Amino acid sequence: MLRTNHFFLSFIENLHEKQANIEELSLKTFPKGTFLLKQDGRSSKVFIIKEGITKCFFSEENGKDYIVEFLSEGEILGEIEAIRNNNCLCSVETLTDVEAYAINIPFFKQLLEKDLNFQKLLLDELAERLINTSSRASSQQLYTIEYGLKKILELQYKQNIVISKEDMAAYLGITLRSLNRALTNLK
Amino acid sequence: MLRTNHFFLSFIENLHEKQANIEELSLKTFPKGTFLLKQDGRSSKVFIIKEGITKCFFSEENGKDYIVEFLSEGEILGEIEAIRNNNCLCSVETLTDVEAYAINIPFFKQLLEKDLNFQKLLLDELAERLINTSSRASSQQLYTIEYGLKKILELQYKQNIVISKEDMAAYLGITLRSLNRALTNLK
DNA sequence: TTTAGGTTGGGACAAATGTCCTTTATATGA
DNA sequence: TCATATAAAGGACATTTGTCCCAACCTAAA
Repeated sequence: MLRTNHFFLSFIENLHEKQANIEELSLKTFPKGTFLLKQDGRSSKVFIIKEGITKCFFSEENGKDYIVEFLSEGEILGEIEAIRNNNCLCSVETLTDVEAYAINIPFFKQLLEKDLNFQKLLLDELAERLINTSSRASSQQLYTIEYGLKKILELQYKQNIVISKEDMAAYLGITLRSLNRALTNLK
Repeated sequence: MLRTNHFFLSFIENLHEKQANIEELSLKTFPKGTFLLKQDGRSSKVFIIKEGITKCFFSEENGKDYIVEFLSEGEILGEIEAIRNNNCLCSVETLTDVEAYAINIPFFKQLLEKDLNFQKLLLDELAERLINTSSRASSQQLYTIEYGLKKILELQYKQNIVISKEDMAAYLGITLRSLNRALTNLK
């Protein structure tokens, strides 16, 4: 739900210490509300989050949003676009101030070619995302709202974070009205 | 929707010609209705389909099924489980008679370590699956049934295949009754 | 031919969800 | 302080979807 990947984070921190060329790899800060990736736009960087929370979401043509994941420490962004040379699949917006490593795409591709360890990390990460995405799609389709709602409430409690009602609804793929109904039902 | 990957297929066909050890890699046939993977079960093989159609689906505890994808020529199965050493995430059942290459997991892992080309193919495949899975989750949540229904009808027409109503409903994450209603609405 | 099982199609009602709108809080800047 | 915008909560109604049925149809085995 709130995804993190500390293997990635320590990998990139190590690399950042050694790598002096800030054209290729640099640590940047982004205020809350920044779009790191814009759906259908062209991205020139791959990001790995050092600190903060982002949401990764689709904006559909009917004006509704669907949040795929909340990404936090150590999560990678824009890797799919880099691998497949595509425009951005969805948008990624910062929900808090965010510090992230920005990696040039050619440098990212070099890493993939040369560093077996990095490849493995990435393969592992994509596999985990597939597991999350597909099992969530299944349970969202086949269960009532409350099932997913409980999970997102737990998350906020455990991690001590606050997600706006609108974002919660977008994560569940429902309207605000339905979210409110489900919330009163839980009490 | 009906996924194929001809790069994988020619890769594995090449390898199969060279590789004499049938313990590691062999071509097998499975009659319609065979479970190549069983949800929560342990798998000892990774498969690459040579011919035929399979469905990859979750069985939820409430008795409902959700079909993630229909996999056909060149698609790989069980790779996520092999990469992450997990039990099977979902089941894969053959919808027609199927011919598939069965790869021993240790041999699969060796391939991943040694063959840069294979790694790239797999990374590309996982990336594409993420694109499909997440964008489908989004549109299924945010649009009416008819949107997805039209696509699955097109598929059957173009590919000249027949999917049972039950499977169509499971793919759309709805009940048979709702599927029938949507079908009459389309006329 | 008959039977049994599976697939398909749809009626009737209940439950869930969306749409539209209003009201109440809670900020935040003028 | 006031005004204004924004988030949150929920009423009323329409629409969608699910549940529980039953009937028609087809196919394969007896």
